[in-house]
Amino acid sequence: MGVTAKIATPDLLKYNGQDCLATWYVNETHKPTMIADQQEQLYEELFKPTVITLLQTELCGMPINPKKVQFAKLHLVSIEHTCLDYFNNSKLIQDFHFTQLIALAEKMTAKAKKKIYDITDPIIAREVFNPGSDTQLRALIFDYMGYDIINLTKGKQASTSKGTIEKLINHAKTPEHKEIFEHLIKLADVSILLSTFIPSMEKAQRLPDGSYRLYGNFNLGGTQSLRLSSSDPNLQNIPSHSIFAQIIKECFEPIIGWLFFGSDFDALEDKTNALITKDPNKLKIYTDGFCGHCLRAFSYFGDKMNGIIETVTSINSIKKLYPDLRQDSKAPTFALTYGGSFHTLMKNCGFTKPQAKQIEKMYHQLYTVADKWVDNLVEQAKKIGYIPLAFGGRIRTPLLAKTVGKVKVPFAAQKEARSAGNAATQSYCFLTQRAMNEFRERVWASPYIYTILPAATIHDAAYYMGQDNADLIKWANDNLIDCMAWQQLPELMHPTIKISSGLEIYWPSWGNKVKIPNNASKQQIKALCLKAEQEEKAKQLITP
DNA sequence: TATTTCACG
DNA sequence: ACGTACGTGAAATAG
Repeated sequence: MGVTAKIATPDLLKYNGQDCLATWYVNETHKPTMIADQQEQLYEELFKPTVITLLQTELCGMPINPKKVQFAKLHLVSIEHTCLDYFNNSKLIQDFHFTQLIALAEKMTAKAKKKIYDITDPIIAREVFNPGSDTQLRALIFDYMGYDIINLTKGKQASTSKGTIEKLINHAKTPEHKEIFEHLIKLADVSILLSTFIPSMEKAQRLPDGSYRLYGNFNLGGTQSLRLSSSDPNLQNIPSHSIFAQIIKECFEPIIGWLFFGSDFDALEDKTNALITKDPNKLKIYTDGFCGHCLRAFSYFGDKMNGIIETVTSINSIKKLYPDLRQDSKAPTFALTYGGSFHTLMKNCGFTKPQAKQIEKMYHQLYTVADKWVDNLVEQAKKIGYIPLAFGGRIRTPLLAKTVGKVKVPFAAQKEARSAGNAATQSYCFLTQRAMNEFRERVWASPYIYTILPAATIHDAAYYMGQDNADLIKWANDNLIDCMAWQQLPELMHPTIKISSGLEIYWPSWGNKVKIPNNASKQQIKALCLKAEQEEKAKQLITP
């Protein structure tokens, strides 16, 4: 058992008139390791200030309107009821359920010593069809309805995920089957919201002024990649682009007299990856103005594109001329970025073997320099036992270290290499924490010390509450964007490629963005807000 | 407790 | 011969 020791004087923070203690502890037995691993600077200069920023963020919380939460809940519950009613009234489902009951009775009879169970037995009769049970869905879809298995789970069972059912819809044998699939998908959409997000939002706390906050935790140092995580509740996986994202985001509203705003980096991981690998085909997206998706779509599917040549204008015209091919390039790019192979493209993106092989080949042909950079990283890791991350962080690679000098790299070590290679890029998310620290110091030295408060951070984004005042927003815009533009890490320096971000005011809720340009004047900001206000009024006239 | 699903980046 | 996409957290179900 290690001795837990305080290694730094706790900082006393004033928050809402209360003294709050920010402390950090390190297990004494781990301290020599930290120093030997050269993690002290990261710890002292970044982790400690981040603890303070995160404490303030956790104390601030996210502004939420409980009436909107109940509105969303009612809407989702009504959809849930529609689906459950459909299943209750579906002869096919009830016939299936009857077969399940008989099977259960037989199973229980076989297990019992003497007793013979039948479906009227209370233990069996109380069972209902549960579309939330993947076991039941598996029996329904693949055994009873007779569909072919198209996806397997990690445990090699037939997958019943939403994505799988979406694929099956296209092969529905009867209109009734199609209806069942549609209701299963709809139910899957609302079930996560009703089981996880709505209950957590209902835990928002009422403050003395009558406004509400949702308080969660931001966890530092618990990930492989220097990213933060968030828990109890997780504030980093609030629906953002999924089907009911809008109605959930509308629950997050600024309180009276305040604004809710934030800033996210422009393509942070893409850009930092281009800079650290120095791959010309990644860099030229930013130096020459190529659209990355168009460029890759041309690489993969150029033979299907008439009249496209390798100029910026021509390549970028793919977005309009071949939108489907451009869309089709996205999923395989993700898979290949994370170290997937043509097998992955066949299994997860639905390509045929020749198609998948072609895309794999063209991807690696396009990004040879980035591939070499990763290879070199892995070779180094075999010797030194770690892969370096942003800000001097490290991810250990014990399995790779064991393979030094060996010709063959075991599968588990390859997996470790993929994870570590990915962490090298993901770790630049810590630029967000660095920026929030610097911004906090500027705020605390400004007249806005009590009127600009950090509310959340989601990997490449920082969110704040600030009093509703054009001077304040102009100050926040100028300073936050400046803090987020910091690019002093040697591997990120570049004459023309600059890390950038943009301020957004979420008004009247998180469900709507009012984009504020960098360096906007007070008049510009006021005009943009007025325009948003008028658009909102017009919207309310249409849908009262 | 292990597995599956699904939300985010 | 193996097995074939990275990192997180939460809830429900099965056994």
